Amino acid sequence: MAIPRAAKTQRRTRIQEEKEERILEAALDVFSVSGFRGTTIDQIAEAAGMSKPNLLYYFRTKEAIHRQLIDRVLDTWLEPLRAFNAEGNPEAEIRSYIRRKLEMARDFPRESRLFANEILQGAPHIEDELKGPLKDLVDEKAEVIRTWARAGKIAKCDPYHLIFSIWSTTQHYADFDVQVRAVLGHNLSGEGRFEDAARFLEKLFMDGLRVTATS
Amino acid sequence: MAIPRAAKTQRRTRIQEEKEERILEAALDVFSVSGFRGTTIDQIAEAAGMSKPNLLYYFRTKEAIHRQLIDRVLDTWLEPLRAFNAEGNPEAEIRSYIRRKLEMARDFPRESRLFANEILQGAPHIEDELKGPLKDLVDEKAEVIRTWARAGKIAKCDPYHLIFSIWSTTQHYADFDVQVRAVLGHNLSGEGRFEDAARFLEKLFMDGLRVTATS
DNA sequence: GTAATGTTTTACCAATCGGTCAAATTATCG
DNA sequence: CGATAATTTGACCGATTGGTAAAACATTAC
Repeated sequence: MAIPRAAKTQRRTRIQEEKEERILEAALDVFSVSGFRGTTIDQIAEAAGMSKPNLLYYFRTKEAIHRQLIDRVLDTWLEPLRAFNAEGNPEAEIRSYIRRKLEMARDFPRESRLFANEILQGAPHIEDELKGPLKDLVDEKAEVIRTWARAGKIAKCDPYHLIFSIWSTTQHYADFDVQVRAVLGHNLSGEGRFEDAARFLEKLFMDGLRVTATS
Repeated sequence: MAIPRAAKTQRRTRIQEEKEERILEAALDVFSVSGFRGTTIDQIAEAAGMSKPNLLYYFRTKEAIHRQLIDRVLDTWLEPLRAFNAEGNPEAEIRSYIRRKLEMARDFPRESRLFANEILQGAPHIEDELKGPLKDLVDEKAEVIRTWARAGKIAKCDPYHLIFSIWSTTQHYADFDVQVRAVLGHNLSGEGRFEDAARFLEKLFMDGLRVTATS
């Protein structure tokens, strides 16, 4: 008799690792579009090319799949902010943060939408992570920004709202992609939208942060 | 026998108007959190304080409720952009647009989230509206902004990405409210978040659009 | 080989889904 | 008042939901 669901100490089989990856990949497709409640196990199973009971052999519940996805995304999602370096050049750090966040929106739109869906629905699965690790990290980096401002290296501004506005403007190109495409149309301007966005956002934030005579 | 579902020429009864409003109100609560697929008729019915068959007496299908909500939101949502006046003072117009969008995020967060949910899911119900009326309106206002820039009244910038960034930064405070609250904590800074955001965003965009010697 | 384990399938379950129906109830109008 | 139309309810439908049981099948270890 099989000890069900990979309960053994080691994840031995190659097949197990492979199938789990395929399930997560398929689940990301579906969850990122339909949200948790709107997604069915059958949809995921079909997208992963296996039967529902077979899928449930690897993940006991829908929640289990979702949680693992969310955990992964939360981790990689904050990497750019973690890389934010207090010792570096302020303008360069912020500019590179914007660029990296925009690249993530371009390269991992499903992950961005999964996260957006979760927040939109009131973050029922990750409230603790938001109030804990996320808040702590933002608090830390906000203090860095405030220090830079006090030292006169960048203009004075609310560091929290600065971070919020970088998050929102960059993630917009992943989460609201359909709308962006619809508005830009499929003419030339739509294709290079990430390059255009990068140019625009870097200018916007750099102008806003540059120390001016009036500030 | 009743001619079902308000098929008569006139919406006569007060009770009808009243119940329909109560249903839409309840539906907005649920749809804005769970999205279309994630919402059940029973949830809406319970939130509206009536039985499911009773609710279905006023709206034949779940789609019908959703569509009416979406239509309403789409209309009111674009009002601030429509109010954008080509003859007005550029800086004042943009500043007031930001303020009004932020006020809408504060006063109508459910409407914002309903819209966000729809876009996140690929805008299956409103693709045409996005490519038609929305695109036309944005095209028109983008041209206004471009004219201002050419006349040297504001700095040169991509008007589409300017609009996107105003949309995203303001709506962020409605759509990602849970995250914003979690990060700010429930200390003083969290309560005045809309005022703080207004200050920050106005400064950000105004600095970025002011004509400088270097541009 | 064979025995033990790991994987997949078939059949199934109770609960919930969107929605219908006809009868019961209530409001409206003359 | 009575009649007619509007509203509400409870019982119900077939399809889909998340998930299970057990047996069939495949793989590995010895």
